[in-house]
Amino acid sequence: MPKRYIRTVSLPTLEYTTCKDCGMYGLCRLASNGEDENVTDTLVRRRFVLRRGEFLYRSGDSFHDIYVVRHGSIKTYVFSDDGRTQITGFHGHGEIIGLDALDGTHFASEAIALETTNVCEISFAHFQGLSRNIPDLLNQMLAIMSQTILRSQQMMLLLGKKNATEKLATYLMSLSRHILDKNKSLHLPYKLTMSHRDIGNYLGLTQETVCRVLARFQEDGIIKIETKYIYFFDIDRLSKLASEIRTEHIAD
Amino acid sequence: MPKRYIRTVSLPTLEYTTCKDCGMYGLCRLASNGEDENVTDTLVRRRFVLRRGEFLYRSGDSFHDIYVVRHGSIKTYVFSDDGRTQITGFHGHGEIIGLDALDGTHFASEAIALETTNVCEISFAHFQGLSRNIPDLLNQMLAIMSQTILRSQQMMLLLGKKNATEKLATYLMSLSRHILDKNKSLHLPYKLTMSHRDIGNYLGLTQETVCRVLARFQEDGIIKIETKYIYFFDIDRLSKLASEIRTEHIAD
DNA sequence: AAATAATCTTGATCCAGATCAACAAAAAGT
DNA sequence: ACTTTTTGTTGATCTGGATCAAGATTATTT
Repeated sequence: MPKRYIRTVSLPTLEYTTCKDCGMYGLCRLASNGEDENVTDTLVRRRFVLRRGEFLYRSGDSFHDIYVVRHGSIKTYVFSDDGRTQITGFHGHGEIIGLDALDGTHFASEAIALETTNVCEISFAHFQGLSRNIPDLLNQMLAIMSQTILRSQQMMLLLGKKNATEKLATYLMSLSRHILDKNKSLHLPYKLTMSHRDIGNYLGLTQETVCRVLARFQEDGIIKIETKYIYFFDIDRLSKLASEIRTEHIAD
Repeated sequence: MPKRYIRTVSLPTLEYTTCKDCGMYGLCRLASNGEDENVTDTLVRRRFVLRRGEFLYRSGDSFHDIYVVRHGSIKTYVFSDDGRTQITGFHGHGEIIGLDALDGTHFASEAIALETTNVCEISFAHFQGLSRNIPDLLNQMLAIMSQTILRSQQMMLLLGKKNATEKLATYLMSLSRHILDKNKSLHLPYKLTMSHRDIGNYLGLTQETVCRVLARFQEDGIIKIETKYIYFFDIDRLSKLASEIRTEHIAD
């Protein structure tokens, strides 16, 4: 993958994208004080487009902004000393990126576009300025960050305790939930913008294992994969394979 | 371990504990508006003691407060569907617990004392009330949560990419850093309040592997373990074995 | 359209760490 | 002090998924 580092500034190309199901929608609406629903430019000062392989930010970049994926997809990852990487997330429509940097001055992680991606940029300083008048902005941000912590705990459980089948099933379940959240149908094919290698890196597996497990899911009629597109056939079976997190406690 | 669920309310037994190196010190001082350094009761409304095996909160408990370990240690963990657990952290002096719940009404994780432990309780509602007058409280909380996210990303890297030796070395390095942060000497023995099984659970290993790797570290003169106490002999070697996270980017 | 590069797939082999087992040492309870 | 339970230790064996390898697709560049 060519590692260009060009940020293409552009007019917002709205496409079919809506703000309604964005993770920042609550914040954007608060900031714009109940103005127009879709154009929430009080909080978001700039939008731009990244092409596949372009970085949103790199490790060591100074931190000024957080970002929201408007359309497309972004992967984020961290490094070990010896250059190994761990992908920490794939981020689609409405997901917020950069929350791991706002205690410091520089990014320790990286974010790169997996396809042509439209991003909302939110100046953190501007956000803080707005929050002087609208204290609830900060409260909502706390809630968003709390959710992020919760999700990364679930990821630790996946990485520490689940086997290859459970890992892949869990991952596909999270994809399917994301599709339903966007009010799209699970009967339509869904594009996997990340490679098997990326999925493996994210889940603590090799690309070979990812390939084999997905092949087995296909044989079992749970999914179907055609080149980069996945069809979900049997969500119930997938859910059973995933050993998802339960929220209520069951006594010993 | 007996799973008592009794919260022993008590007068603060201060011991040698100081607030100076607490993760909430900045917040407590902000809240108390630069009053007395050690007694920061504006933010903290209540302190209490847990004995070994007592829960700070359980999965499903309704969320009202966040907590800070004043003295002692607490482990936190999450569940999978089928009852497996993943320990998400061991928390000592000055560490904040409960940040994964403040977007919802109930805890999804659990926290249990590993030894007799003194805890500061902070009502989240009270915190939000105070933050109306002191907006910087929320900003500092954002920073703390951002650090938590960063650390859990590093944990994902450990679980996803490191082998048993690197995992243990990384864990011991984080212990040693914690000791130095408290201005204690690495030449003194340090009490490991958690079992090998717990360490293994946290790192994605079995207790047998933990035992074997620690035995090897001991043979190599890197550490020494006497019952529950660990001596650090060779931090440099430990650091090399750990493959720690680097912060600045190295070009491909 | 052809050349090149990246990604996917499948099979064969290997090994780090899990599992199983059995005993030792501590800790907790009586 | 003695019993019971929990935790730690060490060895033998097993196995899920890694690694190695090599060809097949698909994507990208020229």
